[in-house]
Amino acid sequence: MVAQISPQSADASAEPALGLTDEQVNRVFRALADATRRDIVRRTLTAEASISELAADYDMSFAAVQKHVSVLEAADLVARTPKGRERIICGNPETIRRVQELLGHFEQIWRSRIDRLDAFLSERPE
Amino acid sequence: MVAQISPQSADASAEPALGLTDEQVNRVFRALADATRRDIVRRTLTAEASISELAADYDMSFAAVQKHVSVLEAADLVARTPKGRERIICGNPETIRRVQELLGHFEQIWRSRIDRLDAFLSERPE
DNA sequence: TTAAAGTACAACCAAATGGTTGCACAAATC
DNA sequence: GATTTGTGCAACCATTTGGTTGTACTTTAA
Repeated sequence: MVAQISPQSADASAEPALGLTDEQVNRVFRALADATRRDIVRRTLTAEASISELAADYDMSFAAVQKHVSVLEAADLVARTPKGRERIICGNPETIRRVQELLGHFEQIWRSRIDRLDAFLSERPE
Repeated sequence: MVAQISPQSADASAEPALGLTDEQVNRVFRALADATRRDIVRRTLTAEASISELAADYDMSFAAVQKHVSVLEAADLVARTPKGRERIICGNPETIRRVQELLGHFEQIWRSRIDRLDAFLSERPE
């Protein structure tokens, strides 16, 4: 067994991928793995809202929603800006775009495999 | 506080989104929130491999890798097919594509907001 | 100036996660 | 037939997660 520090693609140590740290990518996917949090992202992408406005629509405590927002903020999927006594939450489309792009790379990896297979097959017509 | 059964977009109960259940989406994002698992997806998207082949490259027990594969399989990011005494793992590009598409919807939501804002601004030139 | 609204944060808890070891079993090899 | 190889699975453990309640602080409103 080869002890492998970084389980990432074998090229480099801590790869930036698309400017996103390995840990950042973890945080983003983790944050998106919850329906309430996805809903918050959707809502705050459409129109900014305060935490209590958000909390009013979910069947859980204010503190719980507050925690969800914190998770989203840590993942940079959402920004929290003070405005008087409330905190305005608004979604960050840039992070969404980056993750989408990252998944695009996966598809590309797969596609290149198919291309290699095609090339191999066309080399030997029968 | 309005008790809300589904925290999803307010339109329907259990929305199919892109054919993916809410729980399925949870599973997929959760599965992708781990560098080792992302690496396994990449590898098996490039070329299929047995579990022990995979396990040889990570600094953890066979059972741990086995568990990671199970998580990926439950998320339909990977398929496990028996072949003799070994299980061949290969990545599923279709699920990747679906999640990518789902994120595309998020971007679209944001874009439509900007469009509405633009329309609003052009209505009142000053 | 008091009260209410909005937030922050700590303490606590049950359940899930991510790892381990150990054992059982089927398939390939000697 | 005996052994090794590849797998599945259970039991266990530490840590994280996702929720709760309670308390305190700041800003707005009465």
